[in-house]
Amino acid sequence: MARARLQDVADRAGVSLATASRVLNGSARQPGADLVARVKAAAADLGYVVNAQAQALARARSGLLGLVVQDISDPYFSSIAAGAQAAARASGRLVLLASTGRDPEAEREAVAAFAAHRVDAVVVAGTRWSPDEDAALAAELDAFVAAGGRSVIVGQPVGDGSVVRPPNATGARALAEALLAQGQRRFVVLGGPARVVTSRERTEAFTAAARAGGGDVAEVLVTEFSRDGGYAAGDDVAALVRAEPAGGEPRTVFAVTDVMAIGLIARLRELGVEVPRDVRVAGFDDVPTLRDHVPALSTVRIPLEEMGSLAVRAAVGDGAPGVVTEVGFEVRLRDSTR
Amino acid sequence: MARARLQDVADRAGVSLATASRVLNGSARQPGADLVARVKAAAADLGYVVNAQAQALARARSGLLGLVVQDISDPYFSSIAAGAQAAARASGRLVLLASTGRDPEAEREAVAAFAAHRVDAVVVAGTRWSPDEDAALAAELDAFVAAGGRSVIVGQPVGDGSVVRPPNATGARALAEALLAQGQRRFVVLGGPARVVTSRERTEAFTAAARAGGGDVAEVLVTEFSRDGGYAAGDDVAALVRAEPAGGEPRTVFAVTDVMAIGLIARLRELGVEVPRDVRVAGFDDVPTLRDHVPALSTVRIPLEEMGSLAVRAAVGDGAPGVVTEVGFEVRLRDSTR
DNA sequence: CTGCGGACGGAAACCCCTTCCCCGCACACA
DNA sequence: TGTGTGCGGGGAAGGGGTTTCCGTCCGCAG
Repeated sequence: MARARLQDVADRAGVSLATASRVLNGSARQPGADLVARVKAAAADLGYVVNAQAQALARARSGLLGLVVQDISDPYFSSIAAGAQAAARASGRLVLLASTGRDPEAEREAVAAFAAHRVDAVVVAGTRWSPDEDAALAAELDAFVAAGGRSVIVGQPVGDGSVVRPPNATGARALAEALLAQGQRRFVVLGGPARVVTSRERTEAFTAAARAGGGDVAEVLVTEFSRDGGYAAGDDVAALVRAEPAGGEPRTVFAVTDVMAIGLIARLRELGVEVPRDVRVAGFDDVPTLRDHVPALSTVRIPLEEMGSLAVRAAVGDGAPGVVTEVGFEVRLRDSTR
Repeated sequence: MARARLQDVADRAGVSLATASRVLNGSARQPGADLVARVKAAAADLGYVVNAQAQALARARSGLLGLVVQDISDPYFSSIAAGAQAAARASGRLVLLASTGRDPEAEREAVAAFAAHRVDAVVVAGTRWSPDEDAALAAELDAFVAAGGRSVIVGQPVGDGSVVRPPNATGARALAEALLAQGQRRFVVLGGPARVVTSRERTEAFTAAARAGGGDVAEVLVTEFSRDGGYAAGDDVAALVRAEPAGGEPRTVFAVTDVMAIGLIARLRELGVEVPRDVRVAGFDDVPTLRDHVPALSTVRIPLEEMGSLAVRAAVGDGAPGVVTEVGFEVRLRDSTR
């Protein structure tokens, strides 16, 4: 059964295409009540389903919103996506999702594909890389904006467009200060590769604040920016702990994300290093799925869903473009740094 | 800067629209090499970006795939989405995502919206509800299929179309048998409301297998189908445990999902009930994010990402529609039922 | 030299809507 | 009664591509 077209509906109702369109697809001009009834009946009879593609073409507005994330199965991004999706729905838009597997080139491709589909706006969530690696994405976004689209970044600015800024520096600083306030002085940072800007921001802010407060950051360990990276670093951390004189105050490891912290703790447990007795661990993000972890993880809560919805509202609302919004955060000290 | 149209490219290259189209958008007929070069150069000069909407209209094929999940921030669904997204990308399609918040009506709306956007196929993931609640979705899906679309369900069949079946019954049965083989006999099931079919399937299969193997299912507790539901049930489970004569063999609670199990354990811990010493707990799904939980959760691993990609391949491949594929599983006994 | 087939370009129909603009009509007012 | 105004309806021009079909030109064989 071929789909009915609007023309078919108009024919069956004995009205013109224009009238049928006005009745069915929310025009300012509403035809007379009898015509409205006839058209609606005809549409129902034929099982008419409007063709959003044709509508988009005619209206020059697709009702689509492109969302680029680095890994949709990562709770960080799936939370952002949940917020974005809800806000998009509230604005009557559908979400086109791309999950790039943390490949900068795939990010660029996703934006290009979205541009081809004439999305009303695109939201790109995730850490930036080196300027070199970001250049292509920036160019693609700028082209999209130049052609009349809107873009919003969740993370570090790239290209034009608004930015929803996770409180990486302020949050990491506050975490360091909170730990210092508890009397902790001996820190280690566990970060991702230097090209991962989110990791760098958190690392640097934490380190600076820790030192400024009289703390000591003995080492900055670099590993993969993932749970497995944290796990792999477990051996190094264990070695560090074992090199300590027994009975001293345990060190505190700041892992730049919760998932890295969780991987780290898992490995430490296997190696017989107990948290927080032998070493303390803190993370960042406070991802919901991990809140029941034992020991409860000290971390910085950031409003992931809200970041997603903020980004979408900035993208589809009528606010000025080019705005940078840094969201709030909350330091959560729990058992893992007790 | 208004976007360049194909006509503009053609003009600049001094060729016809037809030729430009053939060069840029993968036609079977390729024009002569010189023309190809001219057209490509013109397109590059103008920053031409094809309009996928117009293409979809002309080709009657949108290159879009609709994915409906019940909650994208739930790791169960985000894993499925990751698999689906990857498979869609491999097939050159973009994913339209809808997260429905577990509202059957929102599921129906999502499918309707996807139909309007003329997606090539729609994948609906998540548990079914009562026949009444599913009826509207079924009708919407059938209409979509009748109009030439394809639909695939991840979960229990609804409407026509293929099905990727999670091994709820076989997995729950195997879990029961594995626990019986460890000598466990005294079970409690913690499920969601009866209308949640996934919960029902797992509950019934587990109960039947446990009893068939000489076990005793003392109670089937009903709570919300979520982490918080499991948490809330903690009080009941604790009461049950406390009513036991001390020193006996602990009971085993089968929570029908990992997230419910994790919530339950969290509450039990608060109440001073220790797992597995005082009560054992098993879950279902083996969601990746929770694999570092302590105590390590006994569960049934199901291939979530694979289910997503299978569904997409069934939806966009040329296989026959109406196929039911039950995926495999693996019982994982860990510390929580030791 | 003639005839024929194939390759190659382009004109134009078509995909399905939205919306501008014009027309006819009814009504109000002078 | 003539004219101005407003409203409702429809014709038709896009919106940006794809693809069918047709004409031309070329090479090759007879």
